[in-house]
Amino acid sequence: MSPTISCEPGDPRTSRGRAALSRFSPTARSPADGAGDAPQDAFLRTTPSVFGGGVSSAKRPKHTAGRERSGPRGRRRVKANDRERHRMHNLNSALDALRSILPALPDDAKLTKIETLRFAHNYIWALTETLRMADQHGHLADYLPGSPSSVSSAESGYSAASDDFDPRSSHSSVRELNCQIFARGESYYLASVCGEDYLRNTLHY
DNA sequence: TAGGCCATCTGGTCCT
DNA sequence: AGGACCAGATGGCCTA
Repeated sequence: MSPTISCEPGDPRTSRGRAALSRFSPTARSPADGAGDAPQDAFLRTTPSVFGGGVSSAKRPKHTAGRERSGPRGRRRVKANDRERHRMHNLNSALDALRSILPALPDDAKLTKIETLRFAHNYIWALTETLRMADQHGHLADYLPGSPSSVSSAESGYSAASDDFDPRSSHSSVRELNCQIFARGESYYLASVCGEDYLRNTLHY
């Protein structure tokens, strides 16, 4: 498993990608911070409904205006449109949920759909690599920041009292380990373990 | 103003 | 038959 998904150098959105890289500056952020910080503006702009309902005229596709909707076929189409809209809203909700747990600065612009998927892919890979490295050395504490200098405990929620936890002792499952990693501030932890260059090479999209 | 992103509609296909 | 899923088309909004 490796982060094979990334922007090509010729990606027309390179400038945006560069800007996105700044998201990984070592700044603590609670997983919940991203939730709701970027309202589904487009969703809120329009009201899901069938034609003749709440869809604003500005958003209503002109190429379908005046299409017959009264017959059985039309009613079926309207129903199918409604289901499709609902399906896409569910998909967007899932994407928002994914965005909310990815490390990013609270004031960052909302990740696009493709950015979210690419970032999530690379982020999972980075976390997996982190666990693998920790596992190789048999002690996760070796991979924790040597000193809290790079991360203040106030910022990260990093507690000196819990610094010496052993993932193999009381809570050794991968899930527990991940919880510990998240508790210590995702990007902080990864940056301190892998270095900024590592982060840039693995997490960017 | 061009290009990127997005929501929506639509018809086709597959599945239950 | 009806629902889920998909991809293409279209048009609005936003930004460089």
